[in-house]
Amino acid sequence: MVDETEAEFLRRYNIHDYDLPLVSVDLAIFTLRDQRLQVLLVERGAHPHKGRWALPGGFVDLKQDRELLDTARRKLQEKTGVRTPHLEQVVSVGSASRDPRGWSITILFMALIPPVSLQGGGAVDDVRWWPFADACALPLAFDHRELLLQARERLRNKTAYTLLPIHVLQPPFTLTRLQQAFEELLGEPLEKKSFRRRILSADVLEEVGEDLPEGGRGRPALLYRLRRGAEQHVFSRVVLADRL
Amino acid sequence: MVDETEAEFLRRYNIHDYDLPLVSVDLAIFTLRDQRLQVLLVERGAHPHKGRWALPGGFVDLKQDRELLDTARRKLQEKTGVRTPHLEQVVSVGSASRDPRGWSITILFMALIPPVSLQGGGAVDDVRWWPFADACALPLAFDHRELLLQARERLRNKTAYTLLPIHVLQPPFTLTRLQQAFEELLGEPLEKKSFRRRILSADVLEEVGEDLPEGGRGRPALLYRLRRGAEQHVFSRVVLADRL
DNA sequence: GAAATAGTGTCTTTTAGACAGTATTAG
DNA sequence: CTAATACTGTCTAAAAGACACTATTTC
Repeated sequence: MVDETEAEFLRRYNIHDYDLPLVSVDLAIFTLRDQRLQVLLVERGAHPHKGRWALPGGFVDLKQDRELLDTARRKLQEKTGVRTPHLEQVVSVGSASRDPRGWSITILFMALIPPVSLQGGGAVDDVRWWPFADACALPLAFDHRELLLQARERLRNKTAYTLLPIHVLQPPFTLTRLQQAFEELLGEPLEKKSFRRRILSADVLEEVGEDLPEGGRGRPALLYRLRRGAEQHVFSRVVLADRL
Repeated sequence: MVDETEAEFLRRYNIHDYDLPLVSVDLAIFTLRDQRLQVLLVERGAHPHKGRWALPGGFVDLKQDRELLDTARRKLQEKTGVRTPHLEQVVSVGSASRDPRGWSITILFMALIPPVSLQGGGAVDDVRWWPFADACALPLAFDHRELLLQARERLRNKTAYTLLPIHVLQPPFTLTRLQQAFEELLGEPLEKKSFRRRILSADVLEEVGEDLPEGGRGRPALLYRLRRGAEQHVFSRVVLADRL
């Protein structure tokens, strides 16, 4: 054993000799519907916490998933049908107490998608969009309320210095719509002129025509979409620096 | 089974019925020694990748650790003896291929500590500080080179809008020392006046006397330490906005 | 005095905040 | 015309960049 090779070591190695934590991936999937931030929840059809609303998620499938992001993408597509969203890792939380089945870890992801209607295809689980505040007021499963709040926090923070809110809109969009999305995700109103100057001078949007406003009344607005490669744009100053 | 209670479900539930990934916690422990960013590595004394240098880390101990942060704190104290460092989660990485023992996940933490000499107490493993660039040039175990680079990236980013570099200094320190720490972690020189204005006007430091410079020659410098509660200070503007 | 290090004065540049103004549409 | 919505002009304020300047020490 002293001079054992790595191959010999691996032949002897049995993963079942060790106590391992449970590992799941959970998703906070956000969108903007009716001008409000909404989050996708599923009603659990199985124990534990059967009947409670929870973030969509599940265990890593060691056969099917090659990496963590695959698990997240798979779950997102199962629930929403969306394939190319904004999807980013938020944090991992693990403790002996968060799941009654034992020591458990979850890797939390956050997804931003344009509003889609849900194809009720889900087997046992009931799935629906909840306005963010309503979701927080529910008695969520596990520690999903804290997870949801952490994702919300990340969303607010990054809204202050990136273009994240663009991903909850269906392009093309007007600058007014975009500003409303930023305001809803920040939870604060923004100055119109400052907002437009900031976005336009960053040169991250492409003009793609114009359109009358919703009500049919008023001056037509220019339509935009995100310029290719501009997803990663980072502003060097934060908006609303004193109010956040 | 249809109307099984949660208690009944949990009685039947056996964690060993499922395939679970391996879960480890790894640490990128940074400090500043001889004005250079250095990182702590251990030479692996066991398979796999025996003999290679690696980030310190290990498996979550389901008996001993109540949460992920406990595992990170335990590993940090084992290697450095440091108890109250800056310690933050960076990212989790998981895939089927990153560890020859099987599907494996690591939760990467980053620690910043003042320079300490290592009590060679480590059992089999050899432990030492490496200048960052040298560490990157080594053939590290597993995907630890990528992990190290991700931690470095986080460190550089946060140096541009927080006080992170303060944690690699032994207080009290002069503003010149602090600026050198910022510069080393950013990899870029900073303007003296801008730096001092930024730090002093944020009101995050406490004056605690003064001292002659290292060489004994030159005007004495004021000494500072971090004001209580100021660890979390966030600047609303990023430094070197155009060069990063 | 010179050399070395600490610290300041002040002008410019960038970009956000405020807010009143003009432009273009439907009816 | 009015109402509604889109968009602009322009002043102020805050903070970073640049860089020359002064201050205090040892020798």
